[in-house]
Amino acid sequence: MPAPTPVLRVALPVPLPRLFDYLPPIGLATDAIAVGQRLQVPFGSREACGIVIGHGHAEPGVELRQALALPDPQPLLRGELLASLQWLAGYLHAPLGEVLATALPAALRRGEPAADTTAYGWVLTEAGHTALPAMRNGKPKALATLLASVRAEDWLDDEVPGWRASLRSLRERGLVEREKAGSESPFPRKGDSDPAFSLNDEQRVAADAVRAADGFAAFLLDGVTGSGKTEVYLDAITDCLARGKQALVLVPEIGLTPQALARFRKRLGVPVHALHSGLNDNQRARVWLAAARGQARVIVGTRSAVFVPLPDAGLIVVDEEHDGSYKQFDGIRYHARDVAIVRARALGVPAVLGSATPSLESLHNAQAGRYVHLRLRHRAGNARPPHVRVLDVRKRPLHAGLGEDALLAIRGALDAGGQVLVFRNRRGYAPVLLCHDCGWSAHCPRCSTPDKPTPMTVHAHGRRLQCHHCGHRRPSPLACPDCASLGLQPQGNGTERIEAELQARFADMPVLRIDRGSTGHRDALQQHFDELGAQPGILVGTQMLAKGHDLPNLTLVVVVGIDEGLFSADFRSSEKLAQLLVQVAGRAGRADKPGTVLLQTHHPDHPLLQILVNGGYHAFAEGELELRQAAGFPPFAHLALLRAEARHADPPMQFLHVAKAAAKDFAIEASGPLPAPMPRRAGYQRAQLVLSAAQRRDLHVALEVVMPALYAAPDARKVRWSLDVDPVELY
DNA sequence: AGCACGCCGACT
DNA sequence: GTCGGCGTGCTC
Repeated sequence: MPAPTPVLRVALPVPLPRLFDYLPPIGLATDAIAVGQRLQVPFGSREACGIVIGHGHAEPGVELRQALALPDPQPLLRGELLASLQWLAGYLHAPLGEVLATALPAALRRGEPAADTTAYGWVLTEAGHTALPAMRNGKPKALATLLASVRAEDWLDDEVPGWRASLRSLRERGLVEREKAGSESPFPRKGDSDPAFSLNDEQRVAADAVRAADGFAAFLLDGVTGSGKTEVYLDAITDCLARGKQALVLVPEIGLTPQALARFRKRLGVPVHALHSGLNDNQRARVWLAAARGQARVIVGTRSAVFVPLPDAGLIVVDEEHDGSYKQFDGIRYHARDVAIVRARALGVPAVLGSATPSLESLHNAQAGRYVHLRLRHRAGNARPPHVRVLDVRKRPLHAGLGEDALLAIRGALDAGGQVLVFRNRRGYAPVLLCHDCGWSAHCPRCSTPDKPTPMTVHAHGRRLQCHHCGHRRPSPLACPDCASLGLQPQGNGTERIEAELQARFADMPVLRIDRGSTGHRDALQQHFDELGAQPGILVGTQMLAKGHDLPNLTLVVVVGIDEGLFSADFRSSEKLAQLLVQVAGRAGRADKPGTVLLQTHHPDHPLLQILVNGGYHAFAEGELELRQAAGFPPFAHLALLRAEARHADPPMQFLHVAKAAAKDFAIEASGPLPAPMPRRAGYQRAQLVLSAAQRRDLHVALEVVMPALYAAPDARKVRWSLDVDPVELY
């Protein structure tokens, strides 16, 4: 009997639920290669970069191929992170290789070498100290003065624009030298640290609770807008750094502003590594690697930052934990807040989830005693809560969706020198283009079906039509395609039209529109705010305005067009709307100016509005949790959503019937398959099957059997399909 | 997911 | 006569 051939088990970034065995690269033994190392391998007719998951012996009957190269001397994924990712792959019922690929920064995923991340700083030499007093005033002297004590390059990048140019002359004269930071303690931001801030009583109680945590504990930091949750985070991070540990802070996509980073840097006095969509692949990889090497001590990032390695972990913070941007909607559909909790538990460190409007999941966890519930009930400083009023616009004339009362209030606020925010959750000029003579309206050719028309939104002041579901665009017709009438009228109001109306009415005031479409990205958004400054003016916009960016002079918030949100079918739509309204309202009157919030509606008696206005978010949440329990929805049930789509309607339905049949012997309920709420999108026919169980365990036991059956189903290749565990939306 | 192989329409 | 459409099959 020949000895069995030792092989490496490798996870590859392909949507296949299995590992692949390889012989080690030439000249290496399998046991010279560790679990978690990247491995370059031939795969079909191409090359791929995988992760070694284990060692084994060749299975009879499979042709083995030899791995090509081992890019790193050490494992890239190890310890807790590797274990958490393996757990996540099981939880999501997703292929391990895809989960690992999602966790790695793109450059490393592609197999590019792991770059050096040593931090360098600059400092005056002895000659520099001698020469400094005699130097001419100017940029080089200013820089030399700063370099009397060592300054990290990343600090200089942030604080001294163009420092490299000034440095050149100093360097040529031998006045400065480069210094390497020890890997254990990168340069502190000398002279920058600002620890002298004080917490109020509520903040102190919360901060002390987090400081007292020994090992894993989850905290729900439930604090009204303006109550100073960030102060509590900063206290916890400061304590974490003092213990020599790393801190990870997750923020929503929109929350990672240069201001927020500057605040963290100033207060913590150590380099803060940011991970956000504005970085290129190499920059992202460098931050990830710096974290893996223990060089990055504080990492602040958006969703995908939840996957940074934390060899010296001490704390994980999730700011605005209710925010929808933590859930990934394609590929590996993970929820960063939930992954953060899992990692904190595995790492044995505290997790702090903060929000003014906590998700019902987190409130439920707090009520069940799984999270420690920390409340901040008061706004910090003198700030008073806004005054909220419901404006009944039934039978009232509307101007681009704004009632006379709202317009009067806007005029009043502007005359008093304040700023006004008009919030409308719909961009574009108008939601629909309608023929006044025959009733024809414009629908998307790629998304609509006869029984489910999908209107195209009017943009560019009526000149263009656009589908918000698939992005399809075309010019507006000049005449009705059905009756040739010229009486085509935009119906309803989007932010564009409201902006136009306000510009016409308040011609003396700046009117700025903020939405996807007017505002390219984060920097453009900030420019808009800078442009306005503290002068009176009007901001019109969508969700993008709901958070971030202090507007201290904002005294009036007007919310229009919420009525469709009041009657949406999705089980989470009430929660989303309530959070949105409370977040938007929180923008008003932040300093010591009291703010006013006007909610304009045709349904002033709607229970959601009544309970929000009279009882606040927590009263709403309590009622909503009861409804969820009665209806058997999360957090009282556990859901998985199986979606399928194809060019024709039949294959997705057939495929989902296979799934339903495979699930029938388990303690779970399968509803559907049904055509998806948007049954045709971008030319694809879509259907879905909802799986639910009262116990999470039952759902996973079933999926353990259903998923292999689906991968094996002959129809699987005919449809594009995906499983979403803990879906955020069903419709 | 890629990528190759494999059989049917409009063009250098 | 070929370039190229996407169906289907495989990847240690």
